[in-house]
Amino acid sequence: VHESDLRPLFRELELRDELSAGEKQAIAECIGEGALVPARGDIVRAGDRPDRSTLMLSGMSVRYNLTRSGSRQITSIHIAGDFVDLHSFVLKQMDHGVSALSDCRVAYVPHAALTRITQEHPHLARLLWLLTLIDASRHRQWLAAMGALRARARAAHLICEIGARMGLAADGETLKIPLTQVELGDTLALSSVYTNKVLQEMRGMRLIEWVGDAVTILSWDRLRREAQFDPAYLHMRREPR
Amino acid sequence: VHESDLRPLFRELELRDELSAGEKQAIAECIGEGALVPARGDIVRAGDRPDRSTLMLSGMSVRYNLTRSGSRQITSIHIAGDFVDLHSFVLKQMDHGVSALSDCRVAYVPHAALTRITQEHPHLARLLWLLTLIDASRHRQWLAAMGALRARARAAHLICEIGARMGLAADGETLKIPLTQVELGDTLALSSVYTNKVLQEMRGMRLIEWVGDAVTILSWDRLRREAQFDPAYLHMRREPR
DNA sequence: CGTCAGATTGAGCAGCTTCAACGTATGTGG
DNA sequence: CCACATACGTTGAAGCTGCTCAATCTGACG
Repeated sequence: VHESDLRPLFRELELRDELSAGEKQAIAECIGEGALVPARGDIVRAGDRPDRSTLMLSGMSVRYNLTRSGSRQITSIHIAGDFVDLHSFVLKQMDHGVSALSDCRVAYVPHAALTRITQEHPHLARLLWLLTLIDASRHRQWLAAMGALRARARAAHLICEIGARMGLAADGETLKIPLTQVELGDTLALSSVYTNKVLQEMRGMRLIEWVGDAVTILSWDRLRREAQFDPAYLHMRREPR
Repeated sequence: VHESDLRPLFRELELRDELSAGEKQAIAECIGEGALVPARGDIVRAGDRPDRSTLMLSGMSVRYNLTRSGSRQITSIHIAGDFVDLHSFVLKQMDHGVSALSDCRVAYVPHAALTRITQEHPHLARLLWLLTLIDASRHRQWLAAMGALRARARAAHLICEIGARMGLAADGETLKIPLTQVELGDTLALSSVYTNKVLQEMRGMRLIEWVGDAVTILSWDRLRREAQFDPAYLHMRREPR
């Protein structure tokens, strides 16, 4: 694990508060071994009791809950800089799984190291807490989107969120979203058939292009309006926490 | 605010980990003034930047996200012992509102006192973190329920969750859920008309009775099966955190 | 007694699902 | 090099789930 691999995490944190050199140092010292997870591979499984948390260094992964009837609901999408299972530090037992969408590089942070942070770096501990609180805020927003928005608007909302988190802003830019239509359906709570129909509509409206894993936003303005997207829930505001 | 008012919070925490006498003391010292919020009153509003968090002492309240189009999605239901906005301590700005369903007694905990806890009581700080992580876990479960379950099963799931959190287990027991059918619809993402139809069905199946705010579970067994309810996501397990 | 919030009912329709089939690219073993 | 398998995307048709609109009912309360 190289120093520069921590840049996405530092960026996530520095979008929300200042980070002292000592705190960066403390984070760097926490990072344990790294690993490669191939596309479609498991990162953690529901029921696991990990003794470390997993930081995404590159690639994309999803959190999902399975139901007894076999359906899968994706509850979160993770990019570089995200801890996928920071909550296992306190919850102990995973109540859901995480799997890689693309080839992912990850780094493991032993829970023992996190305990030390909560003891010696209260402010940094609050920033880790913050990361999990933003997860929860995103969950609430997804719930609201599920309840209030029709299929196309939900799809637009998801793309807006991913774009906003990756820092995209200009029309015509392309981002990689390695979701199949089945997986997109599992995220939006739609059948794959209807997901396909929705994507066709969005193409027809010249909102987006989506070829393979390359998604091009043709008009942020219209996409945001379609999704009623307001990024406040991402809490990307630098202030003392 | 009387000592005994803290019992629901202590119960919540002691369901999940041991709490030392010193930690209980530290919590008690945090509690600031109390207040009464009448039914239908606001507890916090979206956009607020509170300098304290609100602990429910009695009554029931809901968290909700509003959308631009005017619809309301209830994302969480709170009972005695819940912090309704503990996350505002770290998030600073509320991204949603909380309002009282019934008359509620609440107590305020200044954020300054919480800062002291994160500095002086790392274990207690982790337990507060835990409470917010369980919120997130419930959000994920609701997302999964929204995606996978039909209306009646979602309603059953909600009742199971509230019953489980209140410690109910025996058939024929009655709990108070002061939700109107409109509010229940805002929770389950259903129209009030269809919510009514679903309740009638559940009455017809002899799963529940629901008169005013009095909900009687006639058969936990069938209700749980209907909802595919598995309480693991509530993390009610006592272990070192 | 009138008013109002909440519950209930019916009818018609839209959004989304399921099933089933087919298309297309990529990879694999013979 | 071809035959085949596999994963993903696309299309059409039929039907269910839940929505909207609109009216009526009920009980509580001033």
